[in-house]
Amino acid sequence: MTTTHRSPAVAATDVEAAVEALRERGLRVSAARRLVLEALFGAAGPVSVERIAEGLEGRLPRSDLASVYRNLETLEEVGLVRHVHLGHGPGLYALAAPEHEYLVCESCHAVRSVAKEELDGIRGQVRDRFGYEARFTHFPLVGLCPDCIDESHDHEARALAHP
Amino acid sequence: MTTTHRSPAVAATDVEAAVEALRERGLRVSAARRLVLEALFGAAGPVSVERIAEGLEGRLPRSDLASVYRNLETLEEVGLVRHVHLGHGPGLYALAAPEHEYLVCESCHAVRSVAKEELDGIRGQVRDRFGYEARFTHFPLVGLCPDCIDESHDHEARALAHP
DNA sequence: TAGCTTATGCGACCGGTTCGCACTTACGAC
DNA sequence: GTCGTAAGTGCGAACCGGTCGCATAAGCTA
Repeated sequence: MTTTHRSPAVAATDVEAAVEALRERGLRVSAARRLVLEALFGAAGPVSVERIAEGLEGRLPRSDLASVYRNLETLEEVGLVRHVHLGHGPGLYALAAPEHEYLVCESCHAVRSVAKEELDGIRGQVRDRFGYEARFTHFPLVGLCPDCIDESHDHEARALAHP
Repeated sequence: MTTTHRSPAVAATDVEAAVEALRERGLRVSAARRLVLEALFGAAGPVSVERIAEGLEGRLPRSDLASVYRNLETLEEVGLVRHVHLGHGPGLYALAAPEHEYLVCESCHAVRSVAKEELDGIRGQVRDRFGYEARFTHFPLVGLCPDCIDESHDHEARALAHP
């Protein structure tokens, strides 16, 4: 997962559109490559390489792990695919468009996916304060989710009650 | 680097203070453990396990990798140490107090370390919009730093000039 | 300083990812 | 259609960060 060249996201509405984008760039459309695309279109949100190689738990034919990695890499170069690091654990892959950003809870590890615009206010504040253009597409915004905040308050309360 | 139990940060101003904190908890102060502390106090900012094991490029005696991992783990349990994931690459370790938060550039990978309060405004906005309590201590806030923003503008300009 | 117990250091191992290489196959030319 | 060729595949080995098991060494307490 060496970060390869970043390309602008390519919007493909289905596998055939994605295949077309590949051909336009002179890339071949092999069975294995198609399978990766089918897995990505068939999955709801980011998927692990493992899950792609296993054909989404058997819904699709399984494929070779190394080939899946290589295909994801080229699909990423093309701009059809993007990978995310949602905390520890393996990297996950998703279609590049529509572009989502991610919030991850440090405690329960729940992932919340939000549209880019929803974070524009925060992005603006980061820009004003630090001059950085914040991106939560590749690495998420990490914190405690509302549920885990509540829970930690509960614990504090209990600790005070039974010291 | 399985996230172990989170303890409140323990402020130790030097190796001896840290050693004292260990003894208070009934932990032994072995040569190897001391060495890890010396490396952490001797380094400016977060260090890799590799660098600790190699005694900061030979300035200190080298130690066994597995022992360094185990010691960092126990030091983290005690609250003297914290680890950070600044992008791809191995996890890094630093003294837990003073607590810093991190901004990392997605393009040039430069790390900027800031005091917690500097991010309180942004934390407030994240809380208001999403109910999350943002933390940039363990995973950083990722984006494009000012330099890389400028550079990308330069590229755009050049692309327009020579299309 | 003896004894108990914690920590060490070594090698094996593990999960995620990449590499090398001989074999196959998609695709353009004919 | 078939052929030639470069691109892509699939397999195994290697790699890297990190962990584990276990016999040995060394802190600490009495």
